[in-house]
Amino acid sequence: MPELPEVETIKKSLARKIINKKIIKVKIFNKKSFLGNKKNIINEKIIGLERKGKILIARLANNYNLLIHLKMSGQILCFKKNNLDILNKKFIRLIFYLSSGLMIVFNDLRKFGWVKIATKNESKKILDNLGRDALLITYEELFNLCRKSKSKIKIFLMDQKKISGIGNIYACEILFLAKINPFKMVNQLTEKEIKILLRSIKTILVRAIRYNGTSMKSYIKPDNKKGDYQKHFLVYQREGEKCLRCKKKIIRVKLNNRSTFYCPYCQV
DNA sequence: AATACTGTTCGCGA
DNA sequence: CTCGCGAACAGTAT
Repeated sequence: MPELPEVETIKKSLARKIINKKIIKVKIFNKKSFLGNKKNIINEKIIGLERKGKILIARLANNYNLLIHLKMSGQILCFKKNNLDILNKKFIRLIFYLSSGLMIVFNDLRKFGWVKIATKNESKKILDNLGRDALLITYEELFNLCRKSKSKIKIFLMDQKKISGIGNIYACEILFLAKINPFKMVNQLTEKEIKILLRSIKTILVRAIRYNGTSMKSYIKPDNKKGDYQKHFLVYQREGEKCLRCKKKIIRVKLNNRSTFYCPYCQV
């Protein structure tokens, strides 16, 4: 599931393979997956790979960047040339061919994801529109955001304009660890709760990165292997099971139409 | 067979 | 500005 830990895992895996390589060819199988003019990236060298929130950013030697958003079902896979056999070819939307012979495949069942060719200026605009990356946010920043917001804490955590990188799974996990009810209004959090919330954000995300992210349906690493965080869920998808702290039942409810798992006894 | 559900976010109307 | 909802799409589970 491409939330921050999955995108971070992909970034780490890709970096050593694509940095200092040139893009020599791009094949587009689904037009809507590729935004921009491919002429602007052909024969350009990739000089850096970064991430903000859930967006992956490949910096090129010229005035362009490649921005990638995997949305629900996007995958990035690496293959040595002509070694595509193990892949279900049905959902390939784009293929990038690198000077090393490596093929970078953009796979996306639901077609929500995209790769965007953006000038440095356009990239900056897009990235500035996102809130501070969840791994980098400070206590002061979080405190100020909390005092300004009138929404429920889970919606707040998933609002990419406020903090970037947290999606449905990790919002549930973070709030369980912080013992905060997902429906609690953000402006009612005490300073102590905000401190615990911050610590929980970092703990959960770091732990998920350590397990290479969560593989439920479609997320997979560029080497075609799965992440393992789903084996360590604290609360997500544990409806009806015992709370790891108080042994009462975990429940599932809808919050803005998203499944929300929590313990109604110890998350107050 | 029909319906609910899925990791995301954008645009719309209130 | 914020909030909730439907849409973008395609599959699996019930």
